[in-house]
Amino acid sequence: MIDQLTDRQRQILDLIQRHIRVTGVPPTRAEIARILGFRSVNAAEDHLRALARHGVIELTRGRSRGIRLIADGAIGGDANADTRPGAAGGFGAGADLPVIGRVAAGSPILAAEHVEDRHRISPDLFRPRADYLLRVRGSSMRDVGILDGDLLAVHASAEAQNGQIVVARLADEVTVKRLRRHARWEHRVQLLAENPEFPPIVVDLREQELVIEGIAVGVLRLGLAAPLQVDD
Amino acid sequence: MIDQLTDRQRQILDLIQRHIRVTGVPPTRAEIARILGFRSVNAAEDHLRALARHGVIELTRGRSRGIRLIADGAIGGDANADTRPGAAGGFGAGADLPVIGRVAAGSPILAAEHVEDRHRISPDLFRPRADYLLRVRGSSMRDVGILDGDLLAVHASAEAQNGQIVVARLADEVTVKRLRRHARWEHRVQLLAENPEFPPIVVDLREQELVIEGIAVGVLRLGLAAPLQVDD
DNA sequence: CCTGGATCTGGATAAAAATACAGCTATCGC
DNA sequence: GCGATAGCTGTATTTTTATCCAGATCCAGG
Repeated sequence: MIDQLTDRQRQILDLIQRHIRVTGVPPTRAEIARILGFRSVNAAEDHLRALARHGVIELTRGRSRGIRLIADGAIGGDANADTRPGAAGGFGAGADLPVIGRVAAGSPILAAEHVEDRHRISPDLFRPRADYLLRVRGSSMRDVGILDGDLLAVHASAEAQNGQIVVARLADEVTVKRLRRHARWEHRVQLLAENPEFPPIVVDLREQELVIEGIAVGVLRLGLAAPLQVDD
Repeated sequence: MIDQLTDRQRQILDLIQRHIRVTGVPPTRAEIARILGFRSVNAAEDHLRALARHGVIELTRGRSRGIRLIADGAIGGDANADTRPGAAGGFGAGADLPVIGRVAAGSPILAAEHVEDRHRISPDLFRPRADYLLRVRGSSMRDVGILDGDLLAVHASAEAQNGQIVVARLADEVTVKRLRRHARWEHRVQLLAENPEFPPIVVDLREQELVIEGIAVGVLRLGLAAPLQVDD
């Protein structure tokens, strides 16, 4: 691809790359012409057309500075040291996330026997990064649009802030609730459902163990068009 | 630095980052205004000045799209990140999906100016395959867990079955509703909201043009943990 | 020799874009 | 209440920018 460019074209391409790096925006035709000493902006236009024909850049008609580099190989840049948990297959096209179904009492959420599926979704779609998808049971979070059967994207973390929706383990039951803390409550937190049919759960941390398994970072609902519910 | 921005300013900053990721160039004042629904480009200008004052962006006087992000760390988007063109052709295996925002009257949904972002999600995660993600406006489908700001995965198709949730264009407005047809109704269909506050819409096909743009195949909700809503 | 591509000049024009100016309405601290 | 600030509307003007047209050179290949 790049190797069938002429020297001059390669030079233009290089100029575009540098211009983006230095100024933050791609160059205009006039800027290319000025930098290279062309007396006509059309020279730059011709070169851009040629580069686009060769597929190394993409031009957006009518848009000022509408030049985009087509990354052909490695893109130098951000180093996101990513601790992917069980990255089974795909590399390069984005990792996949395990779908966690019914969680048995006493065993860790990410135990292999809880993984009922995998979906190809980039963990980095969510912020903070999602570590797994938890299949939601019940309608206690109905009023914030988390329905039975939905997949809840969860960031595994024992830390959660007041008001966040968390995946918590209470008396060996895994539930999704909104966490409510208060400065005045010494040893107490609340787990609130988002559905008036479910009363708040008050937890006295001296009496019961509450483990925050993670915080909810997103929702994914599949099968909207083809209702193949696995109700039981 | 970033933490002393107002919500609105943070939103503008986020928009700039996404615009660079999606189009390869920073947005113009007019583009910012259009995306956020401002009726005056000056609103965008004011916001940019404010962001520059706070040191999170740098403006180059006189240069079109002369906005540069001051890398302070965090908040995703590296300027010239990798973004495949993902052009209007074949979708590969691990392609990304365009996020469609505000759809202007009269123009096709998949027009380039409606694309506000791209997300790396496999279209084949959904069945039938998703062709784009539509950002939902309003709460008319609240009771089936489709909330304001959600991303609706849509399969582009003019065919829809009775009872399916569709993306429809009625009087040049794009809406998401449940489609209700009946054998007895000759020239009539209903578009039902899933929220008692919204009355059913009865469409007489001899009087009004109803275009089915696609059927809903899934829901994606991001930012559950960090509420940076794009409401306006 | 002739064609076609690469590389330019020079000129013209419509659209896009930045930027200034004059307001208006909230909200917030004092 | 008062003034500052955020967050807008609306209008106008000047630059910038993309894009088209009509050429001119040079060079490689058939």
